[in-house]
Amino acid sequence: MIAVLFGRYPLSPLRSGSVRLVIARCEVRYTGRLTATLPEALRLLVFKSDGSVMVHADTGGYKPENWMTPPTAIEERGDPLERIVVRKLRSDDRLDIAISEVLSDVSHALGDARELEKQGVETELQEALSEATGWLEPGLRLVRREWPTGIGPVDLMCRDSDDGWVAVEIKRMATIEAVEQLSRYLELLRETPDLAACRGIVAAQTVKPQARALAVARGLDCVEIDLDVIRALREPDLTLF
Amino acid sequence: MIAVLFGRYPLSPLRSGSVRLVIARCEVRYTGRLTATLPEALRLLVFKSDGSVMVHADTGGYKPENWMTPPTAIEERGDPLERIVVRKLRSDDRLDIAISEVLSDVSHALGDARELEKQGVETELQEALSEATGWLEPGLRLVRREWPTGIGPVDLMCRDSDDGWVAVEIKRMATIEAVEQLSRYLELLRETPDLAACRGIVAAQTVKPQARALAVARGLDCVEIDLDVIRALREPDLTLF
DNA sequence: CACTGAATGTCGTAT
DNA sequence: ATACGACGTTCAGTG
Repeated sequence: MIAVLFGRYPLSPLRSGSVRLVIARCEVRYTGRLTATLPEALRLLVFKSDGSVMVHADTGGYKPENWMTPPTAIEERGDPLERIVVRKLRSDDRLDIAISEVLSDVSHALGDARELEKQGVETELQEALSEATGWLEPGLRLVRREWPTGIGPVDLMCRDSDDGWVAVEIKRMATIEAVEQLSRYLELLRETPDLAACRGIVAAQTVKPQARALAVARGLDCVEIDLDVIRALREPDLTLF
Repeated sequence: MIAVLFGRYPLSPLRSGSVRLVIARCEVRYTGRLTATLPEALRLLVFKSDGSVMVHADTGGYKPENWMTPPTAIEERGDPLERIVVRKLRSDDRLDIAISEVLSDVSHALGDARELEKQGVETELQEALSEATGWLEPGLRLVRREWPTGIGPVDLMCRDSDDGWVAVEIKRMATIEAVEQLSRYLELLRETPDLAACRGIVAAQTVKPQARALAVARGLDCVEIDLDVIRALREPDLTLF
């Protein structure tokens, strides 16, 4: 492999732990899974040390107008900067940045950042419901969380007041996909004689209308759950009123 | 409404058409659909004039570690900067940025950027195919695009050379999910007597092997399409050779 | 405003 | 590598 050495920088222009911010008048073209062209304008270019490249306008929120995720190889040409080509390794994707004017070009060392900690809602929903299955249906009791099947675990496996089996799929928001997922599980579960009559319940904070329609067509029940109410059920010392 | 005026800036700190880039040692906390906390570290903060806020590390690619999409209200406190609170309007989402050190704080006017042009998205495939259904199968003719069903529209509804109905699902890349989607449509369509024998075709630029296998097992056809070839069909003055 | 489906989705994980 | 599910998905289009 021959090192790529155009312009001022070698293949990886950034030392570990830094970002490079370029304000430049440029035209950008992405070719790969599709072709996306940005006409010439002043834009913000962000180069991260992991090889990420982002092209941002001053609007458009969250999403870059164009970008490339790692791993990448970055070539630069010209001094002053005229052109940057970002290639995605092991792929034909590429980002061509034609630069006509550089207003600013600075790098900042950032160092290593410890990791982001997330406390999700979905897990909490499952934990809460597993201790309050009666809220889904009177008399429903938990047999096991994460009941294994050949194609993935059922969130909750329960038995109803008549001892009939009930599989529960939990989502924050239930879409058609949630109904499909539960349908697949049931299809498999019902091959087991004991579970031939297993019912299904989709439990979610919100159930999309089309998901509900499909669930009904498939003979599945839908239950909308209120996390606050369930939390209250779990903590009897906290009353709702 | 009382204007929010902490620190140096009023509610919307940026004039139209600019970005503000801050390199700062900070701790960030998002609360909303979940709670996500970033421990103190040097980070890049990007404020766009549309109200977007992004918190980036030097790694992690494409995605900000934390962010807020418009519409937002931004409060700043302290000089030097100590704290930034970003609130999402009409929502309880908020981003708290506690700043211990500012290494850089610059704004750049970017002006208005003309829009991004994309080629090769699914819509384009659908447009092209709708005028060249014969390419999918000899004699196939379009009856209607976006044929409505209770669970969403069928991309193309056609009739074949024997006047039999054919539902077509179009994807850029067909995965198992595309096959599932078409299966759902057919399940519903076939409840209508006239459509009881409706066939299905998955049309995509690329069809994943497992998607093809599932399609075959379900009695659906798969066709890989070449957008360039179809374009050529639509524009007879352009020949392929 | 709510709902739906596409996306260069991205990102992690299990197979 | 591929498939699959989750994501603070985001985003655009439509009723």
